[in-house]
Amino acid sequence: MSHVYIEKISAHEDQTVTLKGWIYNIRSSGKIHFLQLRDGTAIIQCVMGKNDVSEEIFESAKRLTQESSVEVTGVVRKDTRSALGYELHATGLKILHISEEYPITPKEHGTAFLMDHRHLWIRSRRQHAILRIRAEIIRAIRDYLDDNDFLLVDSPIFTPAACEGTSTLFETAYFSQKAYLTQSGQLYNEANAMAFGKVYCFGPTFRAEKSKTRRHLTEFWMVEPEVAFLELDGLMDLTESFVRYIVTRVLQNRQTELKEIERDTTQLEKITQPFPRLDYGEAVRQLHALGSDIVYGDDFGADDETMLTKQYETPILVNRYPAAIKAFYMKGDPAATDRALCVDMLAPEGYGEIIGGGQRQDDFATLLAAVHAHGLPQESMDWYLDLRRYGSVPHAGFGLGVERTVAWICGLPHVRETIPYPRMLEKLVP
RNA sequence: UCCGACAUAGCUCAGUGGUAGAGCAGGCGACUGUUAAUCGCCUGGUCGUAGGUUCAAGUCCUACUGUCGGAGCCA
Repeated sequence: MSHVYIEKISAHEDQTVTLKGWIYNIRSSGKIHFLQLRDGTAIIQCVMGKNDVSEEIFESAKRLTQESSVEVTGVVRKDTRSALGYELHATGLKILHISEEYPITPKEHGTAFLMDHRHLWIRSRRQHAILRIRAEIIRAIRDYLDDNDFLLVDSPIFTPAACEGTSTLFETAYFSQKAYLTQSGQLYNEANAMAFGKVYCFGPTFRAEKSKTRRHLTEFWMVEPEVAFLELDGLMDLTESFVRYIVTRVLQNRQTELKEIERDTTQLEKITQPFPRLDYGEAVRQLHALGSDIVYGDDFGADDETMLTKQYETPILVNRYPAAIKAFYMKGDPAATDRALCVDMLAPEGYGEIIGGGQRQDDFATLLAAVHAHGLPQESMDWYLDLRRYGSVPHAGFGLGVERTVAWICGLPHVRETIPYPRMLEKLVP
């Protein structure tokens, strides 16, 4: 009897097959058992009538508990009563392990309890759907970049210094020195772009921010493309095309999962329209018209971001923020000296910033002054300054936060469900 | 770090200063089409911790711990 996966069951209609998995739920009417079997790919109902199997097997099925591991043999039948479209009419059952009392019951649970049992929670239907969508998003990210001639060049996790604010670094012992977990691959990416032209890095990044919000993790995944000879307008084109591709791929390949989590996909289908581009000054004017008390020159608060994005059905590209509130490596706007050539993509429906990026400072003297102005040690930045000594060119790049993107596409209230094992403030287990 | 709420059975929650409760899970039993199955019976408690007020505290007060939500910061 061949072992098949439930996901591929339609190819085996009317055949006898063996399924291997775990009991998701069991119901019985005395002379007929209904086993909900999950094998990691999907869930199928196995029907076991008293007359279809031996007395011994029928009796043994009564011992099954939630999450017990089994092998079920039977005939695949089409059945309209099943959500999957197929059922297995069982002819055999092999019990591998009877599960102890399983903590996650079919009824409701609180978030704290579920997070403490995250290693078991990921067996649930909803978590399956979310993590499959995450995997699709990651595949779409890689496919887009690989197919558009970006070269994957990895950046290190251990770094000697900060590239964002120094207050949010995780410090670790590194033999006789201190090392910090990377907050961004950005600085290395710029060196890689000078070497290869179009590059990206993709991996986990770490920020020791004491943030307790629905949008923050201390460990999160970020994809960061960086391109030589690219300027701000071209960068905005790139972010728009990139995000549109990701959403389209999820809509194409993960309809079942979107339905499972009850995502309203009409919102996602609107991303085919162009993304509005707002200059920072224009964004502030709009916010004032909407009743915000934001001061020109300040960064947007959470309320401002939500208020602004609710005006639009697609993500928006807010560009040219005040240079004073942006990182030291941003290039200034020649048309307005107090502004930086940067862009943030704000997702709709109040999901906030999913992309931050910009054109990098390519002038040696200006960058050196910025390093000093930010109080950064020049010796640890010397290699980065070299990029402006040896064939400096205009270049730009951005970072997209994977978990925020997953949260937006899935319509989730919190990023903690978008990653298998979220790392949050004081949260390290499991 | 700041502001707010909450902490009762394995889980989700009721509990009006006066005898500790329900649903789910678990155990036993019934049921040949169930879909978070249903029905009957049973098991299950240091009411977060430490103090205090009171004849009497799960309930009121204080501190601590933990969790959740929000702010700032950011992707």
